[in-house]
Amino acid sequence: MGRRKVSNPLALAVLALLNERPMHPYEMSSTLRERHKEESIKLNYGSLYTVVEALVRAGFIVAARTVRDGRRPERTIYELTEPGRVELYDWMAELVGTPAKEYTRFDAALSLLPVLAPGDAVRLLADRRLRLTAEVEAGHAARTLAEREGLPRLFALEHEYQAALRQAELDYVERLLAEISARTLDGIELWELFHADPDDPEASRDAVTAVQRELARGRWAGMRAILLREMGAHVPGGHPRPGAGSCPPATRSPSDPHRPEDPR
Amino acid sequence: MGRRKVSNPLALAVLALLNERPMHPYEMSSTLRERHKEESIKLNYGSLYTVVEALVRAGFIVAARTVRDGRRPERTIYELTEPGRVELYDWMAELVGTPAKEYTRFDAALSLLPVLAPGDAVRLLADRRLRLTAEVEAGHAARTLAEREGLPRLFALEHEYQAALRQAELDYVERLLAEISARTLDGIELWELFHADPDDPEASRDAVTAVQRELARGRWAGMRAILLREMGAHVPGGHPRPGAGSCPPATRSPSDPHRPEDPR
DNA sequence: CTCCGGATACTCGGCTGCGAGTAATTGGGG
DNA sequence: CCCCAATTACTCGCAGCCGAGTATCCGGAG
Repeated sequence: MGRRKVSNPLALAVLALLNERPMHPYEMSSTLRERHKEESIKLNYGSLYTVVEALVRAGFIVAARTVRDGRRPERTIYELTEPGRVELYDWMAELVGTPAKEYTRFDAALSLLPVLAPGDAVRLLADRRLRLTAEVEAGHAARTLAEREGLPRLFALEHEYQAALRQAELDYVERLLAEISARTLDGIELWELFHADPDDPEASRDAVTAVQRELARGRWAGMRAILLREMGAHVPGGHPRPGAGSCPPATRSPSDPHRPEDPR
Repeated sequence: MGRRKVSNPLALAVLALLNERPMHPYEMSSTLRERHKEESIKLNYGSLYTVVEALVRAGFIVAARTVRDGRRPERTIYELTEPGRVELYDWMAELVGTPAKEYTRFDAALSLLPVLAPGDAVRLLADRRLRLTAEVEAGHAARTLAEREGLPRLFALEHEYQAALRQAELDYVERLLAEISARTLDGIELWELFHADPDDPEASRDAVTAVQRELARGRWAGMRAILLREMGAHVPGGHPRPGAGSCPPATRSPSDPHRPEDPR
């Protein structure tokens, strides 16, 4: 568990629902679904029952009673306790008041983007742009529909927010795409060189001189050590400062056999 | 596991590193750290070794050899296999090309925002704005520093992206804050009424008439059923359409004892 | 009256993720 | 030359998460 005794966001939803009225787990799940909350809070049965049990253990909710309809399986109805109510408010306060670091997949992908060849990156980013555009439009449509049905914005804030983020992502992808295509992105020569055909002697020579020019300008101190290993060359002047390095791109094409590790 | 045989993004980082050159796990972790990739790819030792083992099982990497320095524990050096290289490219293509749904905590919090009283929400959102502003500034400073050190933007794309998203979040929070404060947010009267003192007879009367006015306008069809249960009143005209509902706010103040469940 | 699809209401086993714990080694200050 | 802190390099066990599976019931078509 993290700081909270029960850290799954689904638990927060359970607390919020039980703050409305007592319920049994399946009703929680169907209510969340009905209200489209499963779009912002990941819901699945396994987790739901695990989380309910954990909340009971933590004393945030209690089984109020069990009912049975005909020969259906018994349903246990839970209700919020006073500590549970406190936890609900405290947790909400934390989530709303303090931005938290989130690890998204696109972050991961961007941080490793240099492993792809620039051309591939452009194609794929264009793909993403297309799909994002479609999502943005779908979002507009959904909001229009909801408005027509009279759903006040208050109850769809999370979708508004998601729409804003998607738009920002789209904008960023478009900027990036433009800069790569126009070859104005700082570092693109290095990127291209790292993906140049290693059997082409001219490209290899270019790579070495380009890298040396970069280093002569004192650019990217942390890269020095990495480049030394990568290129088997020796560049004088200074040791790598810790914390100055970043992602070195992939240097080998798939067909290129790996070279032996650098001596230590 | 998801679609991938190994789905942890850390596995992607491992593949990317081994695409550069063979390494042992600890070196992977220190390299990721050195390059600041732990800021966009969650890294911890437990997961790293689990993931490496899983990649071996999947045939994406193999133990090339083991070395021992003096009396240190043996280090196993891994290298990428051809299927591993394919997986790396395929996975990157998926991540870059296709936007994926992410569940963030703030999404969850926003989707449950009505459980907080409007006043509390305003205070907390103002808090968030403050911290976000600080983060945005820290981001600028970091970029300036990196620039001075000569780190090409290409190797800090993920930070650029995160900065763009943070800015978008800040903008959204400011819009929302303004709208709540100015009471122009659609649905705010309902929100206030749901948090009105239930012992104040005037407020309660207001609540009923407000809700009935909403319903008379045909607003928020899906809310109908919820309100019926919540208020114990009966409003004629139509059953709730599935998929039209959203989040009903909390109706009880913490001191208010719960009422018995509605009869079925 | 009977069949079938969809809703209801969970259960279960396995795997992943995590972070605290461990233990040896190196380096630098006194 | 010795000691302590930091670094190197993992190990371990448990909790949580997941999603496929199960079993029952209801309502409408034929």
